[in-house]
Amino acid sequence: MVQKNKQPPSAAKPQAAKAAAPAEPKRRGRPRAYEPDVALGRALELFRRDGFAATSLDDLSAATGMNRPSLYGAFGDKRALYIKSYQRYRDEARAAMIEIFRAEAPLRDRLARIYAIALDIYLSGASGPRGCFTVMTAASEAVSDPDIRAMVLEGLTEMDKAFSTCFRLAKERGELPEGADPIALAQLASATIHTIAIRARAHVPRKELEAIVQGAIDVMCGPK
Amino acid sequence: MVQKNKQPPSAAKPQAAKAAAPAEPKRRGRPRAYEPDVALGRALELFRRDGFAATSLDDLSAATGMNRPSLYGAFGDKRALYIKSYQRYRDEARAAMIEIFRAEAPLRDRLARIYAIALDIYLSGASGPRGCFTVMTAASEAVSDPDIRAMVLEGLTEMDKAFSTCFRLAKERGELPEGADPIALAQLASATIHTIAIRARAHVPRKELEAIVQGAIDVMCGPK
DNA sequence: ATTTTTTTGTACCATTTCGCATTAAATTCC
DNA sequence: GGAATTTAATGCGAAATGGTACAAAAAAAT
Repeated sequence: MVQKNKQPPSAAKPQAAKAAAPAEPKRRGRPRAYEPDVALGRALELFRRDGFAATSLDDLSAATGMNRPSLYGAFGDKRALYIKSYQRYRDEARAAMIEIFRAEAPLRDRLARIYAIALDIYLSGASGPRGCFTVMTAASEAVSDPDIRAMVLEGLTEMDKAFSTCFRLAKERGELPEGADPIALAQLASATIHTIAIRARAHVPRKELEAIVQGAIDVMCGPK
Repeated sequence: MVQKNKQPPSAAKPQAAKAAAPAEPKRRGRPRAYEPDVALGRALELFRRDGFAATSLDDLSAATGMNRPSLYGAFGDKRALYIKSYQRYRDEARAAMIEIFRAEAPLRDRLARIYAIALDIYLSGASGPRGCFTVMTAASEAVSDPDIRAMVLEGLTEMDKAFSTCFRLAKERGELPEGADPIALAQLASATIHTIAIRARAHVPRKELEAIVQGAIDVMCGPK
């Protein structure tokens, strides 16, 4: 029961922790046989593919290389692990997009790049396209679980807001006509994200998804 | 173990069957204690709320008033029942919308009515909003189950097509500018359906969803 | 070397889950 | 009324599931 494929020791230090936690402060007992961050990544993969209910602790145990008690000790029960996975997913997604949202570039370019990244996220995955965690599994749990619901809502409005400032800026720069409504446009932009997430899950090929994105951009930005 | 709340005998004859199956042809053995159609409706409700994996046969048995062997005999195993439920959902959704898609009315009106119905479908439900079966649970199963995937794909393209002819007609009638692309617009219209399905599931109140719909209509149809 | 501390790994428990075998009931046909 | 037929109801059983107790293991501290 050991974590296979542990990352090469030098690479990808999970720069999450408190910035300056230099080396290990010499922990006391038996050393961990797993890297919490890679384990969480594996759990995320599973939850994302199969959803909460269809992912068993045995599956998680096998995927993370941790046995159940360790899993439990490190992350809490199944629901806690699910929530942590979702948090991780959102952090990663945000990290992948935030720079482009901030970048100084023409509206069309920025949108195109955002959607390209979204497609990368949704379509990759060893066992078929993975879709979007928020759309595919979290939204399902959201009906009955208030905590997850809050996270989903937060994620949705975060995306709306990012798009909204994007359009507002473009309008100020004269890239959009006077009558354009940044908020309505932002919600359409989010809707486009959602629709490609769903379609990706149904194995719609990337080419078609790109066509949808292009069409949406054209409508939102007006004629070239 | 009897089906409670059986529909009032006169009402709601499930006009599904082969058109002219008049009265019962006097079946031979012990009569059924359940109405297959209402049972399927109950199963649909459950699957829709909890998804495939989180819905147990015991839940289904309790909700339908059929015990497990009867359930099994009538619909086959859990997966078969799920698929039949999904089929039923799509039939109902199609039935609710098809007339409006066909109706002769200004584009804006037709869109508004379509979305109003969609909101009704997504927001109703005793235990919270129910969302869309396709988006919330079928799309999840679609990754790994080819049959369900085929149904999801069919549902998606069906909706795209309906919207597409809608926009094409409107364009021919001069309700849309020359440059309008009916297909791109249709995909945005579908995307709007998808986004409200997701947001409904996260308990976004109807007012907000209506605002999103209105904004989308305005962008798609151009300035009034 | 011994103790202390932390983690691992095995094994277990109670519950749930799916599916089916079997018996009892209700109805039609003869 | 009795045979045949169809369904209901009970309940079994094997497997899976979420969670945990407990002893062995591996490291630092003394």
